[in-house]
Amino acid sequence: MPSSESSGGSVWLRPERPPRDRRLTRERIVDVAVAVLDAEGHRGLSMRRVATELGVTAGSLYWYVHTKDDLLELALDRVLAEVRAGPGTSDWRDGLAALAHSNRAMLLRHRWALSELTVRPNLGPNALALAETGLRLLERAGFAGSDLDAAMAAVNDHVVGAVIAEVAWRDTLARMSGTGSGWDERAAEYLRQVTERHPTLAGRMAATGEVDVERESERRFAFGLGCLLDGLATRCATPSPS
Amino acid sequence: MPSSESSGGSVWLRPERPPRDRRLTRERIVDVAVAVLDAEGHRGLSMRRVATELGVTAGSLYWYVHTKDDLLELALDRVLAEVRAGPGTSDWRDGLAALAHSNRAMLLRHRWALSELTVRPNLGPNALALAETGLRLLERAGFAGSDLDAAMAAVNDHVVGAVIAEVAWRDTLARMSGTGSGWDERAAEYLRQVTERHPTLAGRMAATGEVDVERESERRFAFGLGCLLDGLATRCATPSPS
DNA sequence: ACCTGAACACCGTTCAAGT
DNA sequence: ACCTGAACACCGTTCAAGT
Repeated sequence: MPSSESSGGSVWLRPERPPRDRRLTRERIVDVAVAVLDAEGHRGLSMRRVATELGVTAGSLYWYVHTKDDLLELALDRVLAEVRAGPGTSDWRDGLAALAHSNRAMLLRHRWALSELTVRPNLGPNALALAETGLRLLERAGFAGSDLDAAMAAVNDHVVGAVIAEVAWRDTLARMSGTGSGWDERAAEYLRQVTERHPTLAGRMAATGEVDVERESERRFAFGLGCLLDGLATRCATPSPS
Repeated sequence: MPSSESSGGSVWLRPERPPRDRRLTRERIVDVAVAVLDAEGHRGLSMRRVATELGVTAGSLYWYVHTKDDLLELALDRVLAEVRAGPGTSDWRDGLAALAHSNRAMLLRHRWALSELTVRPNLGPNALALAETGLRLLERAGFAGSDLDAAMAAVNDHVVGAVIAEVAWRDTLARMSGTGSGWDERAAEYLRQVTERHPTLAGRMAATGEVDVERESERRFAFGLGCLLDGLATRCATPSPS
C-alpha cells in the first residue's frame, strides 16, 4: 500500500536518474580550480583538493578532464576572458594602451596565470579573440604582413615581461618584511657587498626603498609602453592623430 | 712491521678522512640540477633524481640546500652567468642591444629558467652584476632617477616577454607535428571556426605557417627592441650618436 | 661533519567495480 | 554514463642512526 507513487512501487517503475543529477561539469571544475589558484597559488592546486571541494573523489575529475595540465589550460583561458578592450576608440594608440592595461590588471589578479603562460602555449577561444582585437587595432594603424605580427608581439611581450618583473619585485618585498629576526643581519651583509661591487645598482636600490610599489609599477609600465608605442608610430603608415 | 706508514699501523695513527673526501658540494649539486633541467625540463627534476645522479641518497642533499626551491634559485643564478655584455662599445644602444640578445640566447638555451623567473625573485650575484652593467649603459645614455629604473625594466621586460612568446610558439608547432593521426581532423575543425570568427588572426596564422620560426623570431625580437630603443632615445638627454 | 634508511604526508593517474 | 575506492608509482622533507 504505497502512499505515494514516486517513493513506492517497484524499482522498475521509477525512472532512472536523469543525467542532470550529475554533480560535475567542466565548468564547475574550472570554477573551483580558478578559485583555489587565486587563493593559494600553484602549490595549493591538486586534483584531490579540487575534488573534495566539489564533494567528490579525485578520480571522478578524469571523466571531464584528461589531465591536470588540461585543467590548467582551461583555467588560463577562463581568466583570459576578463581582459577587455575599452570602448571603441578611434585612436589605435589609446585602444592598444587600454588593452595592455586591462591585460596587466588581469595578470595581477591571477598571478598563477603568468607561470602558465611560460609553460604551455595557449590556443583557447578567449586567447584567440584577444589576439584578433589587438591585430585589428594595429591594422588600423597601418601595419600589415609580418610587421603586424611583430608589432602585436612587442606589445604583448611588454605586458607579460612587465608583470613578471612587478610580481617578482613585490614578492621580494613581501619576503623581506615577512621573515623574522636574523634575516636583517644577513641581508645587511649581503647588501654591503652589493653596494661595494655595484654602486649604480646600490644607488637605485636605496632610492627604490622609499617608493610606493603600486604607483611606481604603474609608472614603469606606462613608461615602457609609451616608448614602445612611440617606436611603433614611427614605423607605421598612419601616425597617431594626437 | 708495516711496510708503509700510510696504510698500516693503528687506526689512531691514521688521520681522519679530510673533509675533501665528501662526495657532495653545492656546486656539484647545482651542476647536475642544471644538466637535468636542460635535458628533461622542469618535470624531470626531482631531489631523488639529482641524488642518484650523484651516487647519493636524496636526504643528503638537504645538508647543502635548504629546499628544492633553493636549489632552483641557485640553478637560475648559475645560468644567468652565461649572459655577457659585448665588448665595451661606446654606443649605449649597441651595448644594450648586445646585452638583450645575449640574454635572449641564454633563455633559449635554458628554457626552464623562464618559469623560474615568474615564480621567484632572483637576487643572486650574477643577476645583480647583470643589472649593474645594464644600468651603467643607460646612465651613459643620460637616464637618471626613476626613469633609469623604468628604462632598464622596459628592456628586460621585452627580453623576457619575447622569449616566453617564442617558446610558446615553438612548443605549439612541436605539439602539432608530434601528435599522430586524429589530431589533424579535430584541429582542422577548430581552425575553421577560428577563420570564421577571427579573420584577421586567421590571415596571419596562414601566412605564419610557411615561415622559418628561427629567423622570424629573431626578426620580431629585433623589431620590438628597435621600437623600444627608439622610444628611449627620444626620452634621454644623450641621443644615440648614429 | 656528513651521509644512510626509513618513514611521513602528500602527489597524478588508472581502473576495476559499483549504480 | 558517471562516480567510488583502492591501488601504483612517484613526490619533498625530516630525522634518527650510523661513520
